[in-house]
Amino acid sequence: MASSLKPLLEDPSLLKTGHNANFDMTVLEAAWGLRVAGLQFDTMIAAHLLGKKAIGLKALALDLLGQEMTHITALIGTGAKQTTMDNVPIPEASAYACADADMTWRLRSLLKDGLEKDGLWKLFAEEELPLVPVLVRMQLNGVAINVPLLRQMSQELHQRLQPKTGYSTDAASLEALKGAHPVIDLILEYRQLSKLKSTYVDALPEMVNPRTGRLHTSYNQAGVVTGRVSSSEPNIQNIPIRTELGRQVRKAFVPGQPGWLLMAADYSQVELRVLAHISRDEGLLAAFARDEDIHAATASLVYGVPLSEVTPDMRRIAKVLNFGVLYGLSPYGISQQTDLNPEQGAQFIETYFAKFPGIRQYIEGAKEQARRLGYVETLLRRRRYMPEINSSNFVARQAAEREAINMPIQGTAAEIIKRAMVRLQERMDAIGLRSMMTIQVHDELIFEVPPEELETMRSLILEVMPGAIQLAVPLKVAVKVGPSWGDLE
DNA sequence: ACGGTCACG
DNA sequence: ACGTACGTGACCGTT
Repeated sequence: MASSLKPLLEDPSLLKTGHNANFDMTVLEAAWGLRVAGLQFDTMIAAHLLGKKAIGLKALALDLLGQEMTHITALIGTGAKQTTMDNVPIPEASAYACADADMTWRLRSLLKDGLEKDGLWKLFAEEELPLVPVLVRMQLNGVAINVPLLRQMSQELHQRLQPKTGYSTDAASLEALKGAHPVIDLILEYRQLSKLKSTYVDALPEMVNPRTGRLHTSYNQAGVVTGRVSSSEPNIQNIPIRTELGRQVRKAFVPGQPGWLLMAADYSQVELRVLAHISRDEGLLAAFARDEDIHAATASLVYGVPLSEVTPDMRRIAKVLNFGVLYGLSPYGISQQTDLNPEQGAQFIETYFAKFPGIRQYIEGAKEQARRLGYVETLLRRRRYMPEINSSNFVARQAAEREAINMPIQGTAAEIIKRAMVRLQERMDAIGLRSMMTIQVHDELIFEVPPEELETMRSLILEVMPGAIQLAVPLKVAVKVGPSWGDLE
């Protein structure tokens, strides 16, 4: 069967339509070495771009075609006695599979019209679809981990986690121990250690594929409302880094072959640069044009002191304000992140807006657009619908306002790295490099690189990533190299 | 199945 | 007076 399908599926002139083609392409290549070419439409990605909430095939068929489809559980059962598709009699399996193909094809024309009507066709065809085979390739590449190192860490953590306090950490225990000040830190430490142990140190080695000896994540291109890609099983985008123990976990992510190295490329302050572009705020534009430390530059303006006189405390507050802006800042939010009270937070916000008037205008504009059109959009016109923006419930309304402020920024940053990924993989293929793109973490890409390709990859990255999308400020990219993800310079 | 918690950008 | 920063996914204990 595979051999008769192979020439058809691998022929790029025979155009393919799929529903979550990423999954089928990944399975076909992993199981049969079959590399699907000519992907022309994906109904799951299309439905997601159109803002559909339920984007499964069955849900879409019902929603858009009024067709009730047989659910897979009708064939394979549920719970403990669930079986697998290969045990289903051919006539049943055949009818089920044909229904999937039929509905996908019927949805295609409907969704295509929808994309064209909303001005999303270009984004779909030129940005999202070309990313599919890139993500498939990254999933198949996988990442190598140092299993013995994680096993050793697990044993050490097991020792450290032996009940040194003698108390459990559930809510009742905390209540009973309230006031016993010194124990609080121990509880927090316990929680941190057990979190890292269960979620990473113990879980990751269990997920290594025995056939490849590597860890294969899944990237979801149709899950995040802002347009980001997410990662699951394992989530490769939340590997620890912020504590020393976290960095230890990162050191277990290594190249898969002796002599190879990991190369990491990250966009520096990409969301604030996007904000500078969208808002055209003069202060922000100028700071990035001069390539200044953006938080220090912000502190200098907000506190009215020269850059040279900005103290670490001033910079820390400015950093909170800058991040706050990206999230739709509130006096309470500022107070939670600093030792300021909400009144002082409000004062700082006022000063901030006075110094960055373009940012206030952007925020007001985003809320206004959401109210007027019912959606906001990114640079490449991806939409997020905001039904709650006119809610009479002000908590819901304010939440929608913060989402309206954040989405164009986060979403545009996602578009930048997605385009960079497609162009990088194209160039790597054209040159015939052995280097592999393996991990994406929102503003960062990780590559596995043989020593003789280090300089080629470095220049390729520094050419493609900063030039992915032209903004009113430069895009800055930092490249690091090292023997593990936790040990890069 | 769900909320609390906590890991990341 | 309300309940509060944006976007995710995994684990755990409780239901």
